[in-house]
Amino acid sequence: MPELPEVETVVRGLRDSLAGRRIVSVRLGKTDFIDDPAALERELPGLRIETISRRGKFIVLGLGNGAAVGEDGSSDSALLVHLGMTGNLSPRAAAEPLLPHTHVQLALDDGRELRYTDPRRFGRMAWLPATRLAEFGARLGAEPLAVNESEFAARLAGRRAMIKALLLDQHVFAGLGNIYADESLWRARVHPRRHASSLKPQQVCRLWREVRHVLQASLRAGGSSISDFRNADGQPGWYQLRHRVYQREGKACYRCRSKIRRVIVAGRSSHFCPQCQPRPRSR
DNA sequence: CGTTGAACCTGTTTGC
DNA sequence: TGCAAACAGGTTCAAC
Repeated sequence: MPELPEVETVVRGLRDSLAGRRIVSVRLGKTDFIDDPAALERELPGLRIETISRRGKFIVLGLGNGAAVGEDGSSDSALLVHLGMTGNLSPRAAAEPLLPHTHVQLALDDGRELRYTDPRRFGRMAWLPATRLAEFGARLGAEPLAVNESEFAARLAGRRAMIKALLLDQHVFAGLGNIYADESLWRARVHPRRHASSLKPQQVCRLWREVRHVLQASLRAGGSSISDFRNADGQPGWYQLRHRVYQREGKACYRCRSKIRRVIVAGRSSHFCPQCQPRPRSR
């Protein structure tokens, strides 16, 4: 579920209600998706949530002791939350009954709890001290909405891998996932199996524009809700109503009425129009 | 480097 | 109806 637009939607929803709140206590259920569960229990109580931001598909809760806040806005430490496929992070009244698969409860100083639920537990959670924060950011690729055209092209230059694989690779661009990769490629008329190095500069430029277009349009829609994505307020997004190829196998292309096809590329279902997105010459 | 397949989990949908 | 297979927004690792 959660790619850049969904994660950003969650972050924006959390920002107002969470900023300035202090974590009072930590309660953990299943912990196999947490890097170091003991560190959460040891470090989080007493810390204040100072910032709520996003890096790639990670939610970053910037934490501090509330006393001496760094002037530069940097935090003493951070709690990273990756929603995986089915993760959900939202504040609830402490009295509210727990939803199934609730694995983390962070009690806040205003009587609420920040709860993390995740049926499949493909998500991740980790507490990082400031010293490890920089390396975390450095390991991730560029923010697709922050790169300009030439930076975008530079990231693909000299890469012989299939374009779909590179769009999904979080070390290249951080935040794109299966939905928005397919939607961007359809808009740019590029076949998912095209090798990046075979794309003409004009096609790379087009792809850069369409990636931005799709992400921004989805952001305005509050993301895509395929089955279970909900923002921090429990509301679904509606960008799924705008999908042009994703999960539209066998249906008519919005441009040329050809039947949308689905193939596996980079191990993931990939939807494309065989007419609008001609397959590469050979391999 | 690049590609594939499996693994990690649970839930829902599809097909025989 | 019932059961098995396929599939799902993600990442990581081993093997070739």
